[in-house]
Amino acid sequence: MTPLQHLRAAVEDASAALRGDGAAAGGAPTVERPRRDGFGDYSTNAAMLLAPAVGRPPREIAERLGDALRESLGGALERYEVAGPGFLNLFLADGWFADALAHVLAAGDAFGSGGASAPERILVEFVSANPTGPVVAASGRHAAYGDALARILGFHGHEVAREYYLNDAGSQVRKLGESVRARARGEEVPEGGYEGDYVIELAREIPDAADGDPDELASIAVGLMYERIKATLERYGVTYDRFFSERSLYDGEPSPVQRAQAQLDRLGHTYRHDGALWLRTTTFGDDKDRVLERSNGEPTYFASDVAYLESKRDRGFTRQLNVFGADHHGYVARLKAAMEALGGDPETLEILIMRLVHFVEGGEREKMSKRRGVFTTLDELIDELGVDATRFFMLQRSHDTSLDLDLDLARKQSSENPVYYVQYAHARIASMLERAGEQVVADALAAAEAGTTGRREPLDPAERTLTKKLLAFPAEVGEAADKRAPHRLTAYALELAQDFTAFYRDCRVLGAEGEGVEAHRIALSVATKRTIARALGLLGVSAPDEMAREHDA
RNA sequence: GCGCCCGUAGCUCAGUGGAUAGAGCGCUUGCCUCCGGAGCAAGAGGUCGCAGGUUCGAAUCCUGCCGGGCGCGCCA
Repeated sequence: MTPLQHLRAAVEDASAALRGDGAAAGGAPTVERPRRDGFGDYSTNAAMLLAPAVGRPPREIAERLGDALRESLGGALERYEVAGPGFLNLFLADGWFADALAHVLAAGDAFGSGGASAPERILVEFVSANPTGPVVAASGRHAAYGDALARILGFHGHEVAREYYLNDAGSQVRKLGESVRARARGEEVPEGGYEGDYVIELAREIPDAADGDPDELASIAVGLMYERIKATLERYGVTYDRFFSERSLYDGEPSPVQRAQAQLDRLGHTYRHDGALWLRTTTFGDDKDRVLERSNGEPTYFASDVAYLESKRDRGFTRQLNVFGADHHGYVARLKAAMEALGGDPETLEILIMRLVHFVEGGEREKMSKRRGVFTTLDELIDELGVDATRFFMLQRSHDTSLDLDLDLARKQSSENPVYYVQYAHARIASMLERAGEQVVADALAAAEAGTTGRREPLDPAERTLTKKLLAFPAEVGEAADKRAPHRLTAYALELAQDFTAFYRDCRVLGAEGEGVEAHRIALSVATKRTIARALGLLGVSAPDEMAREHDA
């Protein structure tokens, strides 16, 4: 149990005792850091929730809760105050902070992990851009988001697999083949074809492309693009358990697509109309029914989407997360309907819509676009900003709000740039620990973990603030996981770095006066270093032990 | 027209029931004998789109309106 969980349990126990049985719960009380330091280290609204059931004024109840906590927490509770409409503000003793730090140190690398109350088998599908061109810069947001989300969910205690759905079938792929052949012949690409320069490169790379069969060329070109996409993403720190081939859904007899359709037939959710095969998605809340197979016998993309959905269920995933672009939000209703039609629970299919990325430079906003082959690739963006800055900036905002990426700021190698600010704090700690020496650090850690530093000096406010920020980490991970919100950890990393910087400013660490003070502060610094590294790691951002000392440009 | 998302400081955005609403950037003013100045501090700056409602308490929940984005093919 973490220190905060212990505190919460004490509040809940006191609450339950006051309420007696029978009375309604009125919701779980909060135990949170109040906005202002004057309101205590932690604050609870338990008394206000209890008031209706107990039938006494909230402030009176708060007093009684405070008394009860003084009993149960003993010396850990320095004092309490009743404030405002009935808040109970808890001021904790230095000993509580020392114990809390010991807990963080004892947890080691596992600190903050495993908080999932109901572990699930989750498949995260993300990026899944068509293999008809390079990964564009804007896809860097999808990649960073899906990857960070997968890391966070895994750390939180879920079993996570990650997939890229490779659209290697269908008319877009054929168009790529036709475009390659046209370029090989020195011609313009056909109407609606791909105009990017990479098509010319493909034409050069593929032998005898000028005389090739478009389908065959398409297949080869898609293979080459797939390699490039994979390489770009790997460079970005993004790997997959599987690139799931759409074409494979048509392999075999019966194929997965046929099997899914057969199941839908059997359940009575399909019908023929105007020669096409329809899925009655309106039964499950969609606006209109959707075609699975066109009247010409060709399957729609929806047909393979449904089969893919079913494949994920077959493979035992209890939850599917799909990261889609904003232009795909119209598919949410039909996919959820398909899920339900197949006999699944639509609640277990979550479609996370990523809003657009705009790149801002010199105050000008430019939406990168793939049209007419004029685009900036993710590779070019990484060349420009580096992996760390690119990922950090892409992860600063909630997925459902559009993102303005300030290229000028992201390029800066100074503390104005948040990613450097966080990394700098980490490097600074590393440098300090290096100076302290291995043995001193090891001794300090052992003493802090065992509670034997012998420190009697009162804690500095900055030490309390920093410790509380560390203690908040497990809950932050939980929020980031449950709300599919990696950006919370981006903010957390920045806040933690800020609190460390304030601590470093106010509290001398090495050579600090007073018995056990240096040891305690070294231990606190180590815990901070580990937590910064962990938070950044969950975002896919590196935590270097040293930053280049000189900066030019 | 219908559906989904968004509207919070000059800009970009956190914050989805708690107290006097936050951060980064930008702006203003300061700080280098000192564990990394690639740093630090202070300050100015907000009717939380508008109007009702629920609640002891609303940026947060409900309803309506206004503004913006996206989507509404037997396209991919």
